[in-house]
Amino acid sequence: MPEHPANAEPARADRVSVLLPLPLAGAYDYRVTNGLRVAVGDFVRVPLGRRRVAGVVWGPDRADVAEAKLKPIAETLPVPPLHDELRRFVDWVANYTLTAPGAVLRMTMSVPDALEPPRAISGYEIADAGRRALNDPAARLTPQRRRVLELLTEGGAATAGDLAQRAACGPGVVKAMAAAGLLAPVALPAALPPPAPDWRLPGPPLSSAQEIAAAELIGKVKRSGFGVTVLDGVTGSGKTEVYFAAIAAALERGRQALVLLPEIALSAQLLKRFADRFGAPPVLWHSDLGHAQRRATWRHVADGQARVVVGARSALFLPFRDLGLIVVDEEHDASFKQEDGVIYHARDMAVVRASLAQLPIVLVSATPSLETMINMQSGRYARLHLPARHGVAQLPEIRVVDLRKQKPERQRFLSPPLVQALGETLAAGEQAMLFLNRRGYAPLTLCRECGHRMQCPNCTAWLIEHRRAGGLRCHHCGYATAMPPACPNCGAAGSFAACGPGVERLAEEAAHRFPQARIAVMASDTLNGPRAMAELLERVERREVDVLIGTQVMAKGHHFPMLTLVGVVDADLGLSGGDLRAAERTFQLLHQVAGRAGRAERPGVVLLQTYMPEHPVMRALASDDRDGFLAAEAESRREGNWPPFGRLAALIVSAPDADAADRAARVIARHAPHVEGIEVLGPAPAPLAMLRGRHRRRFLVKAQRAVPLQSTLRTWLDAVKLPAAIRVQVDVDPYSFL
DNA sequence: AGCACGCCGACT
DNA sequence: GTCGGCGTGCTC
Repeated sequence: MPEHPANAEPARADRVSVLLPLPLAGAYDYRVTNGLRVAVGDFVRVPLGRRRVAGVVWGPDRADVAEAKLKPIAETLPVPPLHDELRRFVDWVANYTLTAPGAVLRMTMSVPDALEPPRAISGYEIADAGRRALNDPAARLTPQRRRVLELLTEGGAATAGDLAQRAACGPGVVKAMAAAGLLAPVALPAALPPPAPDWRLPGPPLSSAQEIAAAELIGKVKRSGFGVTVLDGVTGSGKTEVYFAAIAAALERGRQALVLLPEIALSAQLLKRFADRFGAPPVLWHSDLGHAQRRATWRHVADGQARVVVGARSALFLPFRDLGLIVVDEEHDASFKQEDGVIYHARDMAVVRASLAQLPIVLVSATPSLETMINMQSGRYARLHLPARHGVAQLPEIRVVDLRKQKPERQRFLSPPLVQALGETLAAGEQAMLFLNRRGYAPLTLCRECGHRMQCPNCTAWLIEHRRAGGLRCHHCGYATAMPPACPNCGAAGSFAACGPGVERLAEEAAHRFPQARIAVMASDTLNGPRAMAELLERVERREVDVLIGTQVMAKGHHFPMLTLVGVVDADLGLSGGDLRAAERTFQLLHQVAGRAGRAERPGVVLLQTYMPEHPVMRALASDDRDGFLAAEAESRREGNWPPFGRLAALIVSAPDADAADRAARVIARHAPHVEGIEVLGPAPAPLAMLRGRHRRRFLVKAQRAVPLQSTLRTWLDAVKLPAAIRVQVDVDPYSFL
């Protein structure tokens, strides 16, 4: 029996409302024909227009549509019903983000196939004739046929494809054997359940601080009410083992656990540690799972056989049968914010889900977000602090390099102190890392004759030169073109100049400086998926790479014992632009990058190249004063009533042409609310005034905490009639200011 | 999200 | 003369 009864009240009325995974305004009513048993939360298939669509019984009928219009529910689907907790979560998220509830439900129903009854996969087992043939020399079996039969005497049954692969023969061999009666067709059970992690296995010995923190979390899991706990500790302080202990406690109680990670890239090392700790890997959930994998995982989450799910933000909407714990690792990471479709912040929504389901949730970070910091200080979130372990280096020494005084050579980007440090590191046989958050060769290409800048035809953005892949690319829309032979503006040939560095150009400079060094580049576009990433990391670990040059994909939790120098090539890069969180984010990112140096007994050094050595971010990094930095940051936000003290929403109005966008923005502006405590800024061209061929205008809505922001926005936008070509996106709690 | 209905260009 | 482009509108 599950701890939570699936659903309390069965709806036995002859009309119910059904929510469909479509961006409709709300649930639709359907008739329940006699004989059909339907309860709230059940997955059903219903007619819609001339299609049939799967949806979820959402509650009693809304009775806002004529009886004659109602169609009957076609069937119920053989899937565990959606819990009350998850239905309320879907409604809550829809209401908060101002999106259609069906659009939110779609994230839960992201694997339509999983709702179909599991197909029995047909396979083969050994037939009596086959068994006789194995022992009968007169049967004169070919080696292939013998291998197939031998496989089946051990393994029971398998699919034709699987057999052919394992016996190293063609699929025709298996078919022919079946036709000859040596094999008998048999129905195989669908996907095998994932192996269960064993909570009884002893974990590694914990430090006393870890022990205390783990005991605290275990207590919360056992009591099983809502509560947010922040696990705050530097890299290497053992946060992971502490939340593993909480996961073990959830497993012991027979409940499931969910670990949210910013990017699955981070998981390679985490998965290994998990498997070492629990004797089985966790179940993975991320965007590039294969179809069959996805389907199987969804079902195993729903039926409770997937015990621990490690996933990216979308895993938050999975239909767990009995969730007992949520962990959000790297809670400060900006990639938890989903920026298209339903716009939501997975960390914040995870807290909401935990609250609705009455679960403990753990937020984990070495550099907690300001939001989380403030919630800790106000006592809403409990804090567990892990000091650095003895013998483990804390942050390495961080030196600021003032680029105004220590200029790199013309057309170069490494300052003399960084070049010198690189030389010393290489001479000592140690490894170095150069961090630059810019893909490609050069961020800007301009014509030396006329000054023309190569720009994306679809976006307000420069085209980035990529030498490795060749040509110019837009990093916003994916537009790609060959480097033109002559300037499209003045026709001058060979007049292009590359301006500024990308990681490819840095690699060129490093190779020029240190011709004997083995250099590797690591950026999202130089790696083909997680495999390539793991391979490169292994090469670095085996010390086949001397200098690793990369973007932020390189910043996350990889331990390289021989890495003793980190050079941050442009520490100022994230600070420009009007982003509210620019300073906070830059601090978090650079802190994380700096943490890559000197992880073992060797001390590490970090050089930060900057034009702003007095900037609070640089000072805080150099003096390792995280809390002082956050306190100052909090003060300036409090003064301006910016988040997390005030609230913010962005409206992005977009249209295929600029005039239409302007007209629509003016119409929306005319209806702007005049409400005490709400300030509407704009319209103004959005920071990316054109994106993927659409012209964008932006409003910022700044509200005091107590003001009902969502209902104000809803009233406002409902009052505006706009042509169909106009799109209005609402981003509540915007993080990106693009 | 689909899928139809509905008005303007190049083909069997 | 039709086939078909995708703009707009509806689906209980």
